[in-house]
Amino acid sequence: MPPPDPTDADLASDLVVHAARLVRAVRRELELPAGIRVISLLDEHGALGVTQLAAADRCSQPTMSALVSQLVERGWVTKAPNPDDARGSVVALTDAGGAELAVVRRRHGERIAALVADHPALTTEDLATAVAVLRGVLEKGNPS
Amino acid sequence: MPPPDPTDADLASDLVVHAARLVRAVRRELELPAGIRVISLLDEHGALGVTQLAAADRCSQPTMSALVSQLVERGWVTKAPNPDDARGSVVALTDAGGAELAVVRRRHGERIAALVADHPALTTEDLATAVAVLRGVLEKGNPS
DNA sequence: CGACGATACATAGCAAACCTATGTAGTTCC
DNA sequence: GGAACTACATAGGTTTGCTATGTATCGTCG
Repeated sequence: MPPPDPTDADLASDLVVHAARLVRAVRRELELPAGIRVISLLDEHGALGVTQLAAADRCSQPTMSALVSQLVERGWVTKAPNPDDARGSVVALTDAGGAELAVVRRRHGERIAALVADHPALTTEDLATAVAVLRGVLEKGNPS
Repeated sequence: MPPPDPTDADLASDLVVHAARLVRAVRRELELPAGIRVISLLDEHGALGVTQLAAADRCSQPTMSALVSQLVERGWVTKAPNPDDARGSVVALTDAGGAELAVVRRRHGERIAALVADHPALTTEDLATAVAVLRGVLEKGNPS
């Protein structure tokens, strides 16, 4: 008999390995700076504090601090003190940041979408499913 | 009216960002050494040369050289000269490497599969679809 | 057969992305 | 008003990965 159907566990580990491969492939050929994830978060959720951003991006707080600093320097986000809590900050997307996000999205979109379109067996719905799976896996343990 | 359906391009760029997020989340909480990708490749395709591995993993040849060296040190792969071509090598998985792969697979599988199972809207089929999408996107421009 | 270009790898040097540990200022709660 | 907690910054180090370049082998062609 042929090998048995892959279990969820098999699929899950393949998911991770292939995701890692994809990320590196994209970084090589299209560039995927870490800051994009942050900008993407701000675009999706609106202004947030550094710690909230770190939680949402699943990285450590110091990492997010550094990322935000870089983004501020580039003018893609602003960091203001939180008026309700002097410890905290409020990081917000600037117009320039939004524009940059649009540019990167388009670059990635064009390239990846072309590959998917090229693949007879892959539909837009499949792509949506893949994103939903990733999103679902990520949102766990991350009660926003 | 609500926002329009996301285009392929939107989905594709979300795919990349979320994949990056997933990879980092997994690296933080479960550990995902770079060598796993190589072992996984060898398990799937059998013994290969360094350059072939680099192409399959979508990384540079020097990166793969370094990865293979590490794996040899750990005893997870062997590197022998290619009898048909004195320039080349043949990298093969050892039993220990296969065992390690199984361990990591199980760790990842358990954790991720649990998250998916927890998610009412995600089925095993969805997971399979997600893997197929990633695989499809990756195999392009990489005629093995 | 000998030179020349291509191929397979290795080495060197460097940059990006992260993390842990720790310090500091502000908040909360008794 | 002091202890415990929270938000963020800084320091230092690791992993991952790339480009540039060198070396040995292969293939080919005159």
